[in-house]
Order: sequence, then C-alpha cells, then structure tokens
Amino acid sequence: MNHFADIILPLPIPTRFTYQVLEEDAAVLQVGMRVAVPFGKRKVYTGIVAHMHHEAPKVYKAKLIEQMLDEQPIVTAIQLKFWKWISSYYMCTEGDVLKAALPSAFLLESETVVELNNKTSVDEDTLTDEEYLVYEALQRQSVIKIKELSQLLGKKNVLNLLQQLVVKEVIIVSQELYKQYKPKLIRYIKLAENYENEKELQALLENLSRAPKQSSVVLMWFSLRAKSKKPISVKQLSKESNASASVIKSLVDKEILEEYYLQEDRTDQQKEIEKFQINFNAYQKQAYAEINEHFEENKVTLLHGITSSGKTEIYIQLIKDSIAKGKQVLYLLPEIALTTQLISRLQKYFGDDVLVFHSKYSLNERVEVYKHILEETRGKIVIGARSAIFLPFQKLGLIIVDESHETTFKQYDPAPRYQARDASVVLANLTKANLLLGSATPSLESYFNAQHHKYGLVTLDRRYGNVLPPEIQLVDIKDKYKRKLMKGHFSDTLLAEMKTTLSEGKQVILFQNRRGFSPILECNTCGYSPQCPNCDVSLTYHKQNNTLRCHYCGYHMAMQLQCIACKSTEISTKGFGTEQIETELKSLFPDQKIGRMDLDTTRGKHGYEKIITAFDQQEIDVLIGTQMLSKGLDFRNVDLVGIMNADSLLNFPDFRAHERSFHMLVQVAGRAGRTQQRGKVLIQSYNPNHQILQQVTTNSYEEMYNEQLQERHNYKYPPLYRLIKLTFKGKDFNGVNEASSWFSKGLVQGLKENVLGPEFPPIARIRNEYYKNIIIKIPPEHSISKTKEFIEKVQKTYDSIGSFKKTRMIINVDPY
DNA sequence: AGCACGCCGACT
DNA sequence: GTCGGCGTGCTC
Repeated sequence: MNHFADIILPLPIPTRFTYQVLEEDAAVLQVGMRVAVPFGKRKVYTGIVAHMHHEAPKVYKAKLIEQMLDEQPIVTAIQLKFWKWISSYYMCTEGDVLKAALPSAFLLESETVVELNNKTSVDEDTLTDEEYLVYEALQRQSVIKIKELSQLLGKKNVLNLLQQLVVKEVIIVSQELYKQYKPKLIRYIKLAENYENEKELQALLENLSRAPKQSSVVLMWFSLRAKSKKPISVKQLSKESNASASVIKSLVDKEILEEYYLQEDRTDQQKEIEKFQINFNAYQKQAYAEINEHFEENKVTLLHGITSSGKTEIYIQLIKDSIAKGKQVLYLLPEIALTTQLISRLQKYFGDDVLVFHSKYSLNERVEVYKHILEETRGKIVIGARSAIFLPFQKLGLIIVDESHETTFKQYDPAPRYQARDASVVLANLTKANLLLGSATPSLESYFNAQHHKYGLVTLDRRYGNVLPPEIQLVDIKDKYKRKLMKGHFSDTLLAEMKTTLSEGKQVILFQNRRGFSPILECNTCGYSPQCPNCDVSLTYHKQNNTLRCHYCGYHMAMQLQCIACKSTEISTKGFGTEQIETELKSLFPDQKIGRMDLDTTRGKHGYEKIITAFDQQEIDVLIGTQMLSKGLDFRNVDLVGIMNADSLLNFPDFRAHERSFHMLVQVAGRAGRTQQRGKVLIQSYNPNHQILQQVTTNSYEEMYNEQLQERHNYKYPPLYRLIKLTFKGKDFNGVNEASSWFSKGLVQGLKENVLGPEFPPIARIRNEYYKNIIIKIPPEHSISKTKEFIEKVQKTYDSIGSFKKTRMIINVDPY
C-alpha cells in the first residue's frame, strides 16, 4: 500500500504539502515528527508531519521524504490542533505558526555549499579573475556557503559564475543540511590511568620537580579531588591552581592528564529550595475559595486584585495544588517583567521544578526547555513570555496569565499575530486546564467577559497587611508655569516632596513615557526641524552621544549646530524625554545618585537586572524610567512616585489611549509605598480635570470601565465590536494607494459600512516603505468566521492581480 | 518565502 | 550581440 504524509513547512504558503512515505518508513513515521523534504528544485526544508494517509494526490506526483529527523514525535496532537486554531483565527498560514512555535534550532534548512572537484586537475589559466578568486578561496577553506561567496566577490548573483565553474569541473555544488542545536559541552580533566598506582605517581612528581607550575597543577587536581567526587573542569582547575591554559595543555600533551567532555544542561540552576507555608489573610482565603469554585465549573477566571493585594501568594498556592495533582503549570508574564524578582521568588519555593522561557534565551537554551517539557523530565512550572504557549505540554493543569491587561501579550510582527491571553483560553480548553487571568487593572475585554458571566470574577481590593493605598495628588502644571513655579519640568510641589522623601532616606521613582533627550529640534528662525530621510518622523535628540536619531529605522546623524534649512544658529528643543529629566535632576539634586531605565540603558541580557538590583540595594536614590517601570516590580523602599507629564499618554491617537493611560498610571502609582508607610504619587498634567486622571486618583476602576465602555459602544470599538486591520505596505506610493483602494472596494460589497479607510497611519512612511490601513469592524451580531471567509475571498482575487504583487498585505486580527 | 524562468536596458 | 536587472509564477 502507498503511504503519504501531509507536511507543514515553515513557509507562508497556505497549504500543506503531500509527500510519499516509503513502505519501510511508514511503520516508524508518526504524526508530529520532523522530516527533511525536498522542496522546489534545490531546497530542503524541515517540516512537521501533520497527517498520514493513503490517498495519492491526483494532479501531481508526490516526492519522497528525504529523511526522518526524529524517533519520537516532537509536536503533540494537541499542539497541532492549537496551531490550526491559531492559523485560522489569526488568518495566517500553519507554516507561520510552526515558525513561531518551534525553537528555530529545530528547523534545519539546507544551504547550498561549494566544494572543490578533486577528481579533475584544474588549469588555472582557463579561469577568469572571479573564478580564480573562488578557486583560491577553496584552497584555504574546503567548503564555502553561497552567502559567503557573494560577500567575498562583492556581488549578489554568484549562481551564474558557479554554473560556469561546475561546467569546467572545478567545483561541485551540493546541499548541506546543517544542524543548529549543539549540546553545551564542558571540558573536564582527569589523571591519566597509568598514574593511578602509587609508584608511578611518585615517579611522576619527581619528574615534574623541574616544572613547578605543572606539578602544582597536578597537586591541585588531587586536592580538588579529595574535596569532592564531582568531575573537575578545566576552568575550575585553571582558576584554583592559578595556572594558564597552556600549562594544562602541556600536561595533556605529555599524557599525564586527560581531557574529556560532559554535556551540561543549560537550564540547571541548582538553587536551594525553601520549605514554605502560605499564610492567607481573610480576603485572600476568600478569593482563593472563589477561584476554586469557578475552576470547578471549568470557567476562565479573572482575578481583579489591586497592587500589593497578595495576588502572587494565591498564584503560588494554586501552583502548589496543581503540582500536587501531578499536572504542569504555565505562568505567562509580559516579556518585560520576566527578568525580575518573581522568578527568583518562585525558584525559592519550587527550585528545579521551575523553568523559564523567553526570547532573550539563546536558541540552544530554548531547545532544552522544549525537550524537558516534552519528555516531562523537568519543568513542572514554566514561567514564560507569550511564546511559551507553544511549548509541548502533555498534562497542563493550570495557566496563569499575570498582568493580563498588558498589550505585549499581542504579537505584532511577524505573523502569527496572536494574542497570548486569548489563545490561552483555547489552549486551556484543549488541554482541559484551568485558566486564571490576573490584573490590578483588567483590560476592558476581560472585564466585559466577566460582567457577561463568560468568565468568573474574583476581586481582591485590600492591600496585603492593610497597607493604605498610596495618596495620589494631581499637579496642574499649566497653572504652575503661569505662576513661574516650575524648575525645568519639575513643579515646586514635586520638588518639595522629593526633598522630603530623600531626606528620610527613601527612594523616588520618576516616570516619563518617552526616551531620548527631547524629541524635536526646531529652528527658531524658519521653523524647520530635521526629518528622518527614510521615515515620516522628526529626528529625536539624544544627548548621550550627541546625535539625532530616528526611533523607527535607527537612522542617526550628528547633532546640528545650525539649521539645515536656513543656517540659523537659533535652535531650540521641544518636548522632553527621560534623558533630559536625568540632566535636570543632576543639577537640582547634585548629591543624589540618579539612575535611568529605558530602552537605551537596558540593552543586553542582564540590562534590566543590573539597574533593578542597583535600585533595590539602594545604590540609586532616584530612578527615572519609561513604561518599563510599571511592570510588576516590587521595591520596598519607594515612597514617592512622580509622573512628569500625564498628557502625552492621554493624547495618544488611539481608541485605547484612555484605557491604557489608566492601566499605566495605576500600575506606576502602585510602585509607591508597598510597606507600612503610606506612599505618595504626584501626577503632573496640563489638564488635571481629565476624567481618566480623576478616576486614577480615586481608584475608580468601575467608573472608568463604564465610561470607556460607553465610548466604545458609541464609536463601535471592542469589546463590543471586533476589529480586523489590513495593512498595505510597499516601496511604491501609488502601488500602495491603488492596491488598498481596490481591496477596500471589494470588501465594501460584502461588509458595507463596516469597512473604514484606506487611510494613512500617523506615520505613513517607515524605512522608505509606505503604509495604508483598512479597518474592518465586525458588529456583535455578525459572524466573525463568515467575515474572515469573505476577506479571504477578496484576498484570493487580489492575489491574482499581477500589478498588486509589489504591495504586501498584512492581516491583523484583534489589533492593539 | 525562495528560486527559476523570462523579458528588457547598459555594456563589450 | 551578451550580462544582469527584476517582474511573475510555482513549490507536493
């Protein structure tokens, strides 16, 4: 009987591909395994077996699977179902999901490599200059990749040249599958076997008496050996004996010492576990019981608990319960919050059962985490960012989505543009796990679902240990400017509070939602401000390296001393960012240590941690930061939080701007006074009467919710209406216009007034590409899947029109 | 997404 | 006349 397998390939092509399976392979091959398959004329891709059957394809001859790459499936049946759901809900291909779901080290890809054809001798005179270059390079290096060759020759198209060389029988071209995952090997040292007996050893030490360095290394090896039975690594030996690598090397060369390698698990932490007992207060006890009631009914539950109300203790208890039942736990957090205290706290309780998974981990680390979960060797608890929902859980019992209002749970680019919080609901369904969404300020969507009894709702509105919520005060800076009470961007009120707080030895956090020094440089004579040549934005001034930078494409130029347009030297700055606050602060408080936390200061794997630790240990008195500060950080000694300017948040051109401002302000305010003393929050604004600011001061989530929901209702926005955004993008301005207009006309035929645009976004050009958006609003009574089907129908016609090829269309379901 | 095939301008 | 530019279409 003939066997066939439908394969998902990591490509943005909407179909699966059918390959033939050899009779002898059919018994071993299973759904969920990786296979290497030939694709097109020369490529080989890694794909996943999604389905096996006996129906030969009718219109083409299926190719054979080249190689099976696994002995056991690495993708579970549940994952395949989940991928299918993601691809259909978020309107992308299964290949897109595959790429996001598997650590890229799992996906070997073929690469064309060039080797010398050793069978024939080469007459160098028959070669052109470029051909000779390739030939010469191959003398030095036995295999060369195509990419390296095009770099070497400094041109794009090297295939023709290689073709010539193949004809001349100088080289052979082949496909190399390269394996990306490498286990981490540690080099260890042991004494060569023949020195094990006493006599030989004596002779050896005498022998080495004229090489004191070497003999001390050997002695050190013995003393380390005596201390513990653990293998001794080269690194350790070199450090302890203070000997260089060359000393050890010469001992190895003399065959006195032997090297050997052991594989190390990158996920090892080796932390001590603490015995713990959770002591709930009455409110937590109540909330815990309510959550379990909802879980009994298999309901998704929203935990609305204000900052410092002790949500984490409840999570920990639920995790403990779940593990006791032999289940796995997934704890999702926004990316930013991941490097913080929470992980070490959980590790303290659960030790090696905790695995961490997020994008700053290396490819190899991610493979190891994936395998641990698949094989259930480790990782009963996984803490991860949104992509952790793709891990191969076999028996998931509980998913916690912490800070669930965070918009970073939505992937923006590339596809799949999924919302991890929403996808979790489906994942929980597929795995029969319970799902808890936690937040101090739930998103309107989640709260809406809770109000309509789709989700269970549990509220915690008391701070743990009865700490009072911080006192929030609004400062009218319009009035302060009028009365000349401002020093730079600081009002007298804020300065006075800062002085008091600092004199008490407490710390201060200042929040400014904009990095850089001051966004815009403007000429006082002609009004010109320098623009990015690739994007439709003004350049931002960064004082640190005295440059003007574009935050969209990374373009930068030296700071100009005179106006580029009129040569005037009268240049002033408009607006302000974290850097400028830092500068002002340094002159206002010369004796205090000031730290800054934004994208520019937190680059690298340990960027955040360094600053957070420094602040935690009170090496920094005043910390200035962007929105990063609002993410689940817990500082004990902060008494004052200052928001430099709330207006820039509120005036953002987006229907969620008000909701988002509320989240952010409440979250930032929550950083103040987390211990006994009551904290204080000062919000500077030109418009202190704004309803959102009033609601923040009085902590009126309900009021905010009702008011915002009314607005969403009036203007037809989520959670009542659903949105799908189509983005058209291309280098040709007219092409983008024509393509988007055509598409919009096509949509209007079926969706009528629910199609908006096409319209240019606020920044219509980025990296020399033009953008135009169409928004589709889906009324509550309409079917979402029917609407998507219709969009796909229009898209099919669109794709068949050649002149639209140069414009790319991106679909974003539930955009943020 | 790649990559090959195919059609037009700037060079020997 | 060829080389190499990129527009078009296919990949099991």
